[in-house]
Amino acid sequence: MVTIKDIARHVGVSPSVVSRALNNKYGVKESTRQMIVQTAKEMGYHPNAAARTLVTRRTMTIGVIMADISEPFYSGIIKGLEFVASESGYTLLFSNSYESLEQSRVVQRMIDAQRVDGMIIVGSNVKEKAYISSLVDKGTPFVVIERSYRDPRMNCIWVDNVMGGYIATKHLIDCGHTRIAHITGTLDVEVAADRLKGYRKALDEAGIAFSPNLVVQGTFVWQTGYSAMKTLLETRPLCTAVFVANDSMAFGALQAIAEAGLSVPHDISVVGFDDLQFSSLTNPPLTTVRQPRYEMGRDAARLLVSRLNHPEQGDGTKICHPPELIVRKSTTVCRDSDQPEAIVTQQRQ
Amino acid sequence: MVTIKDIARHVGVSPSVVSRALNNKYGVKESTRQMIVQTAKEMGYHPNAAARTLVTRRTMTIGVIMADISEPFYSGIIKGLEFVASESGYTLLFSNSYESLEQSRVVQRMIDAQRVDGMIIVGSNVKEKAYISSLVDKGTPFVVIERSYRDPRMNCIWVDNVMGGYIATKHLIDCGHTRIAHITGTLDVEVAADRLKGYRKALDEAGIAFSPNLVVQGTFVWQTGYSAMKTLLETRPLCTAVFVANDSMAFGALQAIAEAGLSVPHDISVVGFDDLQFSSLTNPPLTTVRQPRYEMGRDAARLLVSRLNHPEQGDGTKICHPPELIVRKSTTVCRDSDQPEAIVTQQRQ
DNA sequence: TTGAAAGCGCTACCAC
DNA sequence: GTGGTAGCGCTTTCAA
Repeated sequence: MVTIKDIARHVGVSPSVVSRALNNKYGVKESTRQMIVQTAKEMGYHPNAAARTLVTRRTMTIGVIMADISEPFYSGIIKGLEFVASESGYTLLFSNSYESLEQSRVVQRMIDAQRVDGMIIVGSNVKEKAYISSLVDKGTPFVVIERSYRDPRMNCIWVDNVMGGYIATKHLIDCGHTRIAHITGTLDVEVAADRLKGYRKALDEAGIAFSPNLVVQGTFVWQTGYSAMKTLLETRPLCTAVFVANDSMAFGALQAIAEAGLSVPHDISVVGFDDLQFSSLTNPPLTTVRQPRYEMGRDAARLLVSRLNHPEQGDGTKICHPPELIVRKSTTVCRDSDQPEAIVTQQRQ
Repeated sequence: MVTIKDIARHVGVSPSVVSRALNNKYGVKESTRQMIVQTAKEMGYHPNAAARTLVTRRTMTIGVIMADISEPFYSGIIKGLEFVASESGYTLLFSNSYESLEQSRVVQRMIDAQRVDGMIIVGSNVKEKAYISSLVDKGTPFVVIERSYRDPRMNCIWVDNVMGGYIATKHLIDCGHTRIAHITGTLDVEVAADRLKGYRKALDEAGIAFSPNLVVQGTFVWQTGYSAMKTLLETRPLCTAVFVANDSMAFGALQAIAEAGLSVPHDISVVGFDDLQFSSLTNPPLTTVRQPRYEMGRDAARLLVSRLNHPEQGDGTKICHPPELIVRKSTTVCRDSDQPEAIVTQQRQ
């Protein structure tokens, strides 16, 4: 292994000069710098990360925790994070949290062992709020994506979920629907609660009465979307449209509707939330609310990097991104919003 | 930050004793060990990873490169890797390769800077074979998943793709199909070539003539499955079944068939390959060939860890896993394998 | 069983 | 501009 000493000896200078030359610091004659850089290259020198970290106290690594890195939902966020990381010389250290317990263990180790300079936390559970608070207390620099904590010491980046729920529902209302159901996510998660709020807001504005039996709770996973839709299909009067709190559940809803022999969008319109890669491939392609995930990832990384490079700037940055409605083929105008008998017609087969 | 020295001072021993005590090495009186462990805990001591790495020359980190970590295909592999890593005290450092160029840069940095003890490479492109060879030359311990290199210095774990292609095709033949098309992957990738081999082998065995116009090349992505299927739908005589080299393309094929007004499986049976999470959710649920991905990830990590802990055991381990046919609803018996006129009927609408 | 000291590779300080 | 040197926190001889 080639070290800084080897180069120093080879060039005939001291190790300190080599260090400065290689790190582009002031105080090295241009000619010697070139000599050193050249020799380093020839000898195949590569700085040892551990040694450097030990003295600089910086790892140039950012820890990233999310529930499950292979969730397609995170794909865009990851790409945004990577873009900034590679741009600014940071390495990303990913860690799945799955259940909060695991999360604390793995992440804690990274922080405690000083393997990361800061953290990016994506969509934590409510339960982990205490954990996040402990990060604040320790002084670990971090950014939370998908949560909007009021705490002025936390940096948060999220999408306006109330607005998202609102535009999804508004779209259905604009299509003439009035019996609009909603399959929610886990309601003790802020995201789900906010989307429900948006749903209600749109209903209120349109003067449509909120009916509790048109709202069924799911847990953000396919299976619950499927079963929630089954429940809704048994509810009378039958809804003509449904806003589902995320695309995974919407896929399940689509399946349930198909199995009931009904057609989307003609019998029931469906709007999802997230715009997963697969959402344009369903049958029919899903109308949904897109979150600017790439941008969120990118901003989160930028915010953290900037915070890392300028600790004096402090924390408390809050960035709220607007969601965007993506209209595809799973929604259409309500054929018969005011003709009760039509409901019977819908149950063909 | 609490260091080993702080503990030493606190307990009244030397740093070396503390180190040995904390690392469970011989030569420390049990009572002092307990004292030390206890104090370390109380003081909130956590070993500094960089310092330790600097002297031990081990990072306890495994680098993992794959084309795109957010590809659902890798999900199972990642979980297998994680299981073993957490079991054996290793941290996983993920890195997307996307295009081979990026791969070399990021990974190279990890190795050069000695940030990882070894590497796990998932499904590299053919182009990167030279790169992998360079790893061998450098003496970097590594395991390749999804490739079966003959090189006796390489550890490889893969699934028997020839068999996979074979059982997929055989299943269709057993259903009575004889006009079986095949949408391939990128053919200069071993995986794709092998699946094609398996397809031909099954055909040969059944005495079905291979017809080149029933084979269309794709590149493993949705879009190419869609367009390849479009091509096949224009081919006469029309196929009654198609084996698609991976599920993503199969999703595209399903879409193309639906758009043509044909039904799966009644008009055309479809078999995929991979068994993605979404494959059971398509309409109809996709019959496919499953790879034991969790097991492959698990074995890869075990192999590498064992190699890291026992360098003397050497390299060259080859593990080939068998694939498994998962029969769902996208395949069925061929209604009319020998009635040409049926083909016309199929083109309703 | 314990302690002193060297040293991993690097940066940073201070003197020249 | 350059070099000597201390030291980051830890493990690991080697001697006591």
